[in-house]
Amino acid sequence: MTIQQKPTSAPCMAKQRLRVWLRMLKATKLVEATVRENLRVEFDTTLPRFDVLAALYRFEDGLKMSELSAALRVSNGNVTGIVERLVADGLVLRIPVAGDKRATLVRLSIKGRETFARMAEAHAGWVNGILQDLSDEDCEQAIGILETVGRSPKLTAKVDAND
Amino acid sequence: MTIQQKPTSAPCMAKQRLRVWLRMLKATKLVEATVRENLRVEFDTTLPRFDVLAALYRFEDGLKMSELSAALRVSNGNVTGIVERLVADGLVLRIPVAGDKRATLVRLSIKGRETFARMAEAHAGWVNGILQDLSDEDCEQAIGILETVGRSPKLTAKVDAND
DNA sequence: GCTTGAAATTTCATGCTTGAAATTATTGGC
DNA sequence: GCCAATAATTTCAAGCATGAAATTTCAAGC
Repeated sequence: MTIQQKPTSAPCMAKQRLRVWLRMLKATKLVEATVRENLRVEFDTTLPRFDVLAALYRFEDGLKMSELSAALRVSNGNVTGIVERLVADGLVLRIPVAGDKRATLVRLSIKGRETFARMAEAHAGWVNGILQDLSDEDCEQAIGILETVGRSPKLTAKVDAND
Repeated sequence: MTIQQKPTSAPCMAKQRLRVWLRMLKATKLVEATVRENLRVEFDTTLPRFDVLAALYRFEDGLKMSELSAALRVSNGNVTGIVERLVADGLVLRIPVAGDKRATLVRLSIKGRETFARMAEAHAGWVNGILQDLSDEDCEQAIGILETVGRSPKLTAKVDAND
C-alpha cells in the first residue's frame, strides 16, 4: 500500500522557508533591540520586566506565579527572580492565597499600573515607528501568514494555548 | 506654514502594526524554542554556539573576534565566552594574527566544520517542518514585507550592514 | 624615542534564562 | 489519621547577554 504523497515541498521550498525564517529572525531582532534600548534609556528597565508588567496589567486581579510563567511561556524559576526585583521596586505586590499556603498571587501596585501605562504607550509608538512602512494590506497579509507558523501538528514543541 | 502631512498612520494603523509585531514575536519564539530544544536534545549544544559556528562556517578563513561579534550583532564580551567553550570542545581554533599582537583570528577546526555541517542540515529540516504550511507565494510575500521592517531611517538603533 | 590616542580584546557586575533538584503544602485513598 | 502522589514554588548551577571599565598593543606626530 502506497501512501498518498502531497506534492509537497520540493527541496527548493525548504530553502525558501529557511530564507523566510532568517528574515523573520532579523526583523524580530531589530525590533527587539530597539525596544530594549528604549526601555533602558527612557525607563531604566528591561524587556523581561516589561513583559511581566504587561501580563499583570492585563490580568488585573493578579496571577499565581505559575500562571504568570505560563502566560509568558518562560520557566518557573525565571519569573521568581524578575518578580523579586519588581517587588523591590515597588511595582508589584505579592499576596498570599487564602487556603493554599503553597501559592502566591502576584499583581501590580498602583505605582506599577501607572508606570506600565506610560511604558505601554511609548512602546506602541516605537513599534509603530519601526513598522511604519507596512501598509494596512501588508499587516493583514503578515498576520495571516504568521498565524500559520507552527500550525500543523508536527513535533513543534509543546507550546500552544491562549491568545 | 502648514506642513504637508502624509495621510499616514491613522492611530488605527499603529494598533494594526502592534498586532503584527506581537504575531511576529510569537512565531519567532516558537521557531526559536523548537530549534533550541532540538539543538539541545540532538546535538547537546545551544543556539548561541550554533550561531557562532554558522558564522565561522561561512567565513572559511576565519574572523577576528571583533568581526565575529559584529557579524552576530552581539557584544564583544559575549563572544569571548562562547568561543572559549567552543575551543574547549575542540570545534574552534584561535590563531594569533601575524603583526598584531592585539587581535586573534578564530576559525573552525576540521571537527567543527564537520559537526556544523550535520547541525545545519538538521536545522534546515526543523525550520522547514515548522514553516511547512507556508506556500511559495506566502514565502515571497513574507520576505517582501519583512524586508521593509526598519527600512525607513527613523532612529531604529544603529543596526544595518551585511547580508 | 616618547607620548598620546585609538584599536582589539578581556574582565567584570548584573541580570536573564533554562532544566533539574529540592522544598513545602495539598489532596485522595485507605 | 496516615501516606503517597501531585502541585506550587524556590533554589541552584550553568550559560548567555549587556554595557562599562580595564588591559594590552599599535600607530602617528613630534
